[in-house]
Amino acid sequence: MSQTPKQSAERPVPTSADVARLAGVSRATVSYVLNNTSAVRISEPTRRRVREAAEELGYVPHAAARSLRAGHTRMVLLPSAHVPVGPLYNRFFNELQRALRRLDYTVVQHGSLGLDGDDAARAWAELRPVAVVSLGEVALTPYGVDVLKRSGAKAVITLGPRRVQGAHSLVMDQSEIGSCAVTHLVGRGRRAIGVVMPREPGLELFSDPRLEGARRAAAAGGARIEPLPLLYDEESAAELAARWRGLGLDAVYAYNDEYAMLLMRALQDAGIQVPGETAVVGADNLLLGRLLRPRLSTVRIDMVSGQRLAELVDRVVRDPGAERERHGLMGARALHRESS
Amino acid sequence: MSQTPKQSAERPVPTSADVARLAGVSRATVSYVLNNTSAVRISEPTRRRVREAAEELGYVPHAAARSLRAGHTRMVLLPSAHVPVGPLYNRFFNELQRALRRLDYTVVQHGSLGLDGDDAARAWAELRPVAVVSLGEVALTPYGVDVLKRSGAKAVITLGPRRVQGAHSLVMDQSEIGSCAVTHLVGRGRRAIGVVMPREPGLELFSDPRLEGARRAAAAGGARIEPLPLLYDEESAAELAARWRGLGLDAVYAYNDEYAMLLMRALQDAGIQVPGETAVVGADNLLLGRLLRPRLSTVRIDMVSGQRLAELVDRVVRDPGAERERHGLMGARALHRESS
DNA sequence: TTGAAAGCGATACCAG
DNA sequence: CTGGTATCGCTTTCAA
Repeated sequence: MSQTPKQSAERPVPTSADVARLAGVSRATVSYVLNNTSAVRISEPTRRRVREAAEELGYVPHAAARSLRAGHTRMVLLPSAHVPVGPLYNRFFNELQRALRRLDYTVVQHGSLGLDGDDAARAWAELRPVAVVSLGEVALTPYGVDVLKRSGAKAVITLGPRRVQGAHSLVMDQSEIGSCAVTHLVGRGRRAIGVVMPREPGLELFSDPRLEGARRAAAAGGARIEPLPLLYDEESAAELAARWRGLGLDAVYAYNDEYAMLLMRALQDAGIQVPGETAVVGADNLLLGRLLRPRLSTVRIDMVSGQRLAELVDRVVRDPGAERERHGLMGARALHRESS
Repeated sequence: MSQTPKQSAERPVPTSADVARLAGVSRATVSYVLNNTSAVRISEPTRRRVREAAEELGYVPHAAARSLRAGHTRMVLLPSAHVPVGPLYNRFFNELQRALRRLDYTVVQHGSLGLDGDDAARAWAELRPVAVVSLGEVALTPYGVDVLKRSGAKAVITLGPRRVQGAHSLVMDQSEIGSCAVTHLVGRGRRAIGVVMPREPGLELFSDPRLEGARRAAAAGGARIEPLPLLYDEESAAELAARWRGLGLDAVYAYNDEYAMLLMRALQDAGIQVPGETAVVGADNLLLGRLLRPRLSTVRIDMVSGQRLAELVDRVVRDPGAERERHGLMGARALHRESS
């Protein structure tokens, strides 16, 4: 209790000046040595002394001071409101992270949970990131994009269902997924198709366009669409299954595989034959869907690779204004198994 | 092409000096107004002019400059190597993020994929976070903790299977989970118990202690433990199922529900009765496990609440050295369903 | 009530 | 080859 109560708390953080003092050189020399500045020759003994001093003090450069001086950062900011779910997303995210790191960027996710779009944009702008890659979890407005660009962001890239004015929008057309699922069902002779809409908040950004795509495909195929709100729990699924026959549907596209598995089980428990009476299709191509009987039909989603996105970020950072937006970075293909 | 090719690129980022100039006041006044400094009275008209000027220029304060001047940040850094999976983790993460934000911290995840523990610690230290909460994805060494503390971090908190010297370690005793699962199986008369060990990299931090807990429980109950490496794919599961009878096991604890579901299906496909011939237990209490037949028995894990962890972070930041490490922030309970 | 100025830590120019 | 020194943007005394 009386040993070193504040000592460690008060111990000042070592700066390059401390390193310089300990090594008996100037701060400039410290900077040259630690940054391997090639424009300047420093004698080997001096280099060693500096490095040893830095090591001894546990010196770590101060990123804020450095970027203040440099006038820019190498930070790529990825806003994250929710932790996204799904193996697809995870793989993509990890790829992106790794690729950006290889390009010598510092990848930082900013927890923006509970911030509205413009507040969030301002919070990000304070960090002066060189690029912002928004995965569509926080709705970025044209105003928000402007704030970021004015704060020095060279690249503002959105990856989501909608274009955002001013940003490099990589439109991931979610409607393609719904369209794909329903086209598949129509092709197998179904004409009255339910579309599960998760009632959990935060998923509308994905589920709305998927529904819209389903509608489009249904219209083209002469089928009827019925939106079906559903919570991700057994009670909600059982309740829906109980009134299933009254709905007069012969198929259902269930947003994704998890909802599809939930609903399929509930339907089976209610005595409804799958796929005989009702066909079921999910999306995401989860391994677990193959474990059910019947095996779950699904829509496989091909996401843009993290590597490619990282390269785009780098290109835009180096030459903003060179590239304009792209589309169709997401593909979707129905996989027929047994449930449809 | 010839419109404004570099103009926007070169357009300088507005600073508080620009705001001051536009509003016709000094930079000090701008600072007072925008930070609502209560120690100083500024006339209402001046305040308005300053705010309008800031708005017009799209001024956003420079976090680096501010923290450089202040000598500290309000940044809580959460290292993230992999995006963690599982609803439990997600909920916890979101809770933590939200609670920290309410306490006025800036939550930042640092993508540390592919950095070794000490390099990672140095990279984090450059950002001068006031606290680091490591969820055990990156192995933090005592040296790394020291680097962080010397760089001014008031709180270094690890949440993982092991204690880390120097840090506030919240030991989440993963072994409890394995122990719980095996005790359950032993209690139901099983004596030869397989333990699935995921072969995917990065999971050893969890799977090793779980195995160790399983061993402990087995020893206490007079049972035998057999580690079973498994990849998360159908081939690997089928291969394991094919040689199942040769292993002479009457039960298996399958790391978590996903591996359990995978293996259970493979066993059933190989004609092995579950739970008759072999009992199966997972962990995580996933909803999907309840959809299988037989319903999957599991271990429910009670994680520390994000709210509580956020409060701990805040306490340690305010008074480092006041609290020492805690244990047992994770509970585990077996849930018997039908597969065991 | 407002303004001038010092200084946070690192870097890069220019002199020595 | 090495050392002063001005500078980045912001906050905060201290004076006016």
